Amino acid sequence: MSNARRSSAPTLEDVAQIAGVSRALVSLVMRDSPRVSSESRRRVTDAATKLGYRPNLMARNLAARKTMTIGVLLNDLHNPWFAEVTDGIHDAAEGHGYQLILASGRRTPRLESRALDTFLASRVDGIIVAGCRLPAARLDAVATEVAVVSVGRALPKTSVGSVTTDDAFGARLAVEHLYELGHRRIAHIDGGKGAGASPRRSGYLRTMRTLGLSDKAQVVAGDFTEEAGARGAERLFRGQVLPTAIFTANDLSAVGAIDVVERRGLDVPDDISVVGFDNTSLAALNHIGLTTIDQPRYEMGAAAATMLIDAINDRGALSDVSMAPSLIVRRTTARAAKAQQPATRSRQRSSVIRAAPTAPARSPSEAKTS
Amino acid sequence: MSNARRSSAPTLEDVAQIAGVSRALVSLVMRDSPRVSSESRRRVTDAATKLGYRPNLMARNLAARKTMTIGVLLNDLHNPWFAEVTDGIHDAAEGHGYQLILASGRRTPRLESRALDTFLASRVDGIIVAGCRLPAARLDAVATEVAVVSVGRALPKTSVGSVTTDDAFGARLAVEHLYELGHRRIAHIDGGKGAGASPRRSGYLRTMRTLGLSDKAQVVAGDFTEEAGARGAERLFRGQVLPTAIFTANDLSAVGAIDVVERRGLDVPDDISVVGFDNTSLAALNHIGLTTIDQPRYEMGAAAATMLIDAINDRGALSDVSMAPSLIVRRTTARAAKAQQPATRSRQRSSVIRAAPTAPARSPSEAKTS
DNA sequence: CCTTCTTGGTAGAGCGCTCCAACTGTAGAC
DNA sequence: GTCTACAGTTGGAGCGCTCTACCAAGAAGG
Repeated sequence: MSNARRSSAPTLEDVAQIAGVSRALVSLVMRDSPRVSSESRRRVTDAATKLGYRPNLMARNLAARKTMTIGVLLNDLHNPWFAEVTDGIHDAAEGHGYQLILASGRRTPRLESRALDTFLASRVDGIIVAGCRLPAARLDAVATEVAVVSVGRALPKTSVGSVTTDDAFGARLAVEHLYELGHRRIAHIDGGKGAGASPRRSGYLRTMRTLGLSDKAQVVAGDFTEEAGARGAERLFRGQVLPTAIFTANDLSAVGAIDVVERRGLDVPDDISVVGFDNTSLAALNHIGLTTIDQPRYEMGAAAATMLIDAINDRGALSDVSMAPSLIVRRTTARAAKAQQPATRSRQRSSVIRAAPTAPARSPSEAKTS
Repeated sequence: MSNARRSSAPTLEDVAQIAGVSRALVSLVMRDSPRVSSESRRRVTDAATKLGYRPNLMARNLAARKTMTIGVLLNDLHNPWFAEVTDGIHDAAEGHGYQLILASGRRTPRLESRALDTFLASRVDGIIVAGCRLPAARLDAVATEVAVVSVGRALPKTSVGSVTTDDAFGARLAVEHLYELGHRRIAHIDGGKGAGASPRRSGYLRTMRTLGLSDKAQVVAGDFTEEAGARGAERLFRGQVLPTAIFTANDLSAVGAIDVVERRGLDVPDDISVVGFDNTSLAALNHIGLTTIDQPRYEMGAAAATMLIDAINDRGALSDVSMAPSLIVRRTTARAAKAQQPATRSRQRSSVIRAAPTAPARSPSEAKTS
């Protein structure tokens, strides 16, 4: 681990000197200006590589009065949801010549807020906040200084643009899928105060009503965790009549619920069908094979970046966009059993062989990273 | 989404003017210098808040010739392993007054390389690469310009410092755990060319030898994916004698292997025990309850950051640190069955009630984020 | 009374780049 | 041969800050 670090990096000046040209010319070459003769270009690039010259971004951005970077605030690195959104942002930004600087809020408002301050101090050209929990007023204040787009959370009555999933529609897809399989008693384990929980719940309730199943609707409280999914299922088991299907607010809760159902000696999906929400990598595991609702995360990120960049360049205004989720059928849903309340038996869901899961409309992110 | 964005941010000069002091004094106040009278301090802060002044980081860093930021290159945002490492880096850096700027390599060497270039162009004070797959020579070249620490991968014969887990020791913990449970025929599904795969494999082989089980050692090829785990297990089933335990190179492979074992009508852990590696959130899911080897990810990140910052401030040299993993016992391991090759039966692992999993030496990261 | 500190403050020279106005030289138009 | 056009190049004025002197004025010391 020797320390042979260079004392001070070479500058434009140094390059200009050994190339025998002016500083301005070197600057033009570094920025690929067409108004440079090939002869000078060669001399400059030769000098630059010889010195190991690397333009100083701070100086460049300071002088140019723009940074060509957009700050991305991720609420929680632990949640893969953000990774896919970031992929979408990344690709869209890159296509327009913008760089990303990422920051993690670590689910802590204080850190989220500080990250925004850093972005502003760094004079980023725009900001995308993903899953940000900060008060709308705070975000709106930031939006007076620089363009801001929120993904995963709508911010009506602010200057912040947004890209979200139509959670209510996703819930409808889930319920209708179960309905078509013959289920009528469909329960919902919700996500409490989490982002998107409320529209998913109301989407569920509305769809049940539309299908004439209002009397069979049943919502139990949860909070997006595995544990909450398990608790919710336990509560359902304590009722007089067991539902034949459970729609949970997210995948993690679904896994918790499945666990309880199987511990109780019932089979998923033969006795009880389960539908999750989010289509996380968890859902795709063979061992789990969860039927779920997919959000177009990659597209959401890309749309957010595109909207932001358009706004930065005065090519469009910020707006509120809602994207359609889709149903991914795997192995946790099946036709409702003819006989209700089946006898306790024990079979392994994972040993049931089914047709390959249909996966409509895969996102570019998945296609690319597969 | 109105566009009421400020045209141009206020500068030091503006603040100085309305506070009636010099630019230098404002600069001192902004940096909390003690050599300022409380009267002037008040006037300056008043003027600053009135104008909504926010120091320009680029200008500051350019003038100060240091940035107090460290660049963190994450190989893959999709993998939660990086999130915990980042948490450790974050906390350690914050304690020393350093800021983080994150970049995602998206498993693509080209992007990783570009991110490093951006860090260098931004003149970060130091760089941490996590799970970076770039050639050692490339990283060593970067290390001539700025201090670099690698986490998760050792880079001997370079100027890059490193913090890694003792993978061989982890493998030994896994094998010894199985040995103590009475297992002798212990197979290993490896991780191919992935980072850490090779020491895990050799640790397995060495421990088997130490325990006098060389003749029973069996390694099948994998690559850290669920699918590879499943394929590996299939191959084991094709052998004449089935192992009573499988140690896989990571958790994902373990899940794939468990899936196959259960499809074959055998029970985990009653017929075959399985141990994973990494202790990802996947392993902790109740539905899975995987016995695995935990890496002190948070501490690794913190150690990397501390080492880096010490090096930046000439308070220490970069070195290669290896940290000890630990065994997390959950529900996929059990005493080896007396009778070998049990009859095919079908029972649900998740319905077997066991004692609460022992979880030795939890890391701060988990304690905090639980 | 003058010298020496100390405290609080300031002027001005950069940091490494971009951008603009202006300049040079050569080619084509008339 | 002069005029215009234009490609190629340049000097210099910033961008918004920090930092190194250095200065003024009052306190302390002789």
